[in-house]
Amino acid sequence: MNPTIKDVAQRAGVSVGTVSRVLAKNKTVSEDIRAKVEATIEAIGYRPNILGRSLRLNKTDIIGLVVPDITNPFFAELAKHVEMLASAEGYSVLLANTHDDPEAEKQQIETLLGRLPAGLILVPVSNSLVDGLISGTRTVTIDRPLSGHALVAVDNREGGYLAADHLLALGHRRIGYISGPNSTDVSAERREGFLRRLDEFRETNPGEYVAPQVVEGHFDYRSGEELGKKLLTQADATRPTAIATASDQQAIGLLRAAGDMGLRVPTDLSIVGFDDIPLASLVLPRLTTIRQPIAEITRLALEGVLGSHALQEEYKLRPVLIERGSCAAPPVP
Amino acid sequence: MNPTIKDVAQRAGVSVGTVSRVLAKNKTVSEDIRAKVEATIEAIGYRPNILGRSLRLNKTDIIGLVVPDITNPFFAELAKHVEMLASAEGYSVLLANTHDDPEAEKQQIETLLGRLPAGLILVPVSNSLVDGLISGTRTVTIDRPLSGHALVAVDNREGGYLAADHLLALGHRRIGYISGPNSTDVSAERREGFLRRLDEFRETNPGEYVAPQVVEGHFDYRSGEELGKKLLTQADATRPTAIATASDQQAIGLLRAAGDMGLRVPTDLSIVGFDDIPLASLVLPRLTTIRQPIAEITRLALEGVLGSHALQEEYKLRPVLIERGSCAAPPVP
DNA sequence: TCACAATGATGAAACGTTTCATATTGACAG
DNA sequence: CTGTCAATATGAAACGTTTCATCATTGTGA
Repeated sequence: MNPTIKDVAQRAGVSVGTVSRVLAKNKTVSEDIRAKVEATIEAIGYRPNILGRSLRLNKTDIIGLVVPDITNPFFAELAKHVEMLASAEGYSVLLANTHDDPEAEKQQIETLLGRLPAGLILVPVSNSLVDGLISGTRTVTIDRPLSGHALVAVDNREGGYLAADHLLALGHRRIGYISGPNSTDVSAERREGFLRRLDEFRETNPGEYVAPQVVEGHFDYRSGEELGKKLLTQADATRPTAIATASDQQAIGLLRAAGDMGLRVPTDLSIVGFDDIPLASLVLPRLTTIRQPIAEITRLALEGVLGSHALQEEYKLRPVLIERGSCAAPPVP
Repeated sequence: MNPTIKDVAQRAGVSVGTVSRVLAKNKTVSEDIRAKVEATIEAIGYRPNILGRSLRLNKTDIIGLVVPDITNPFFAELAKHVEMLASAEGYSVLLANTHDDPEAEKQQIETLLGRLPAGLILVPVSNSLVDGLISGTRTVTIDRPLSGHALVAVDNREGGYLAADHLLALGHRRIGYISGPNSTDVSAERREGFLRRLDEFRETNPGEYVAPQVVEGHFDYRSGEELGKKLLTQADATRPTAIATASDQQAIGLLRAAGDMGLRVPTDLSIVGFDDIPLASLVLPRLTTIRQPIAEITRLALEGVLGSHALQEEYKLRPVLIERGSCAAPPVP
């Protein structure tokens, strides 16, 4: 069995309270006793039992991280950042996947809560089932809002707006949009920003406007590929010359679809993604995309969970357009 | 404050011991008391405090998962599977990244161990620092061995062998190999299997043999791209017509490099990857690769950690060649 | 009717901490 | 020499469980 604080006390000839006090650096202990205790701790290799401490203090140094799917590169990146910052502060990260299933999400959050985490970082799937479930645990929400908790997110409208703006500036008029699930706010907001820029354009250029073609699916590769096919199998005259997507994964799926159909990117088709996952700069052509400031998101989230004062209600961080090789002027007809 | 077992006992008019016994399903309690207790539990919304239980039992229902980098799609996939199986059994997963840094690995394992996990699933980076660190915690190692602990891994030699075999069968003779870091066994084994098949070929076909070109780097995209460039910037007569890699990430980087240099895959260059990450079937062309049976790996690992009897020393699972679109016969000169 | 076994409930101890009220010590002022 | 005060150490309680030795209450057979 591991040595306990009692063993240390006994061996050092002091009381357990005293040992506890030398462990808590900032308490007042005489120098010689502190030295002696530290020596015995070293000698018998004592490591405080975290369970005892947690029970006594009624809190742990664990941070719960709930994401829809760790396999999604964006969430993997998020998890990595969270884990890095958390472990630098002496916290550990408990990981849970919801698989976009509200029922599973509820379940996961409940068991996480049962472990009395110091805080919760949550990318919510649904509001209905989780609403009111969390109380007394510092929680910040990423990407999607949950009433009663701070939200840290990229400004999705702005992101969509930037994508549309870029495409219009290049001269595209027939523009497609591959959206995420309509049920999610993230998705709705990105699309909304995108469409808003087009509306603005219509107002200033009444003659040129062509209605965007919007299709809806999931955020994953496969959806991008399928919806891409759908969008692209049209006569040259109506087929979009540019498509914006709600995620890089969709964009990469779309890239594939375009390739399958013999369309060259960016010559025949311009594509702009969303997120800027690591892979975005490694596909062929490199993907022009809307970058989420993920380090900043993580920093804020952890501050909200661990920091001394609560976060403000909502942070909307500015996305930035990363120009790479997947966009060009539309082909001349 | 949350209700405790004491509150339940008091409200139900029984002792805490009794409540505890109804909580432990398999204990003997009279029917009426069980009903009454369960009713009050329901009524006041009691949820057992896991810390109290863990302290008493001196063990938790947490599984530690230590990977080099959760951002690597293979490990993300692994994490997802681990989390799924673990949570089905009522366990939670504590995630730690080592960033391929032995020092960080040691640190991470130590703090994880301090949390008294029920088990540890570990993809080790180094042996030296971690050796002997873990005792008394059920541990299984994935991918790379660690003395004293069970290992579950794909048969890397077999994998390398399969790749070489496939390429040879297609008629390739000038074959390149992009290896992972020489310091890792995984990498060494894959390369070894690959080279072994070539050696065999040389023995049976003495005239035809051309020495393979092997380069070494990391398992990531970037390395694949850089090493790919290095391998491909040669006169047509010596440039490999096929390259096998030690990871799909490398293969995808290589795909990019080839594209940048105007080489078409598979017409001008055949590529075979390793792992079969989700993305492998979504790049253009779809990647022919050596699949790791990741579900099986996870299943075994969890069995080793949670199961009733220890795992045997070492499991080497069979990889399988997944033929897709990145390989073809070599171009006729 | 009585002894005894079987069944089921109880109370207390224990897990390893932290903290708080109390005790001890020494120095110093009066 | 006594009383006070500061500084520091002690002991015990408390956190929420589980378990084990007891104890109480039945039912059974003679």
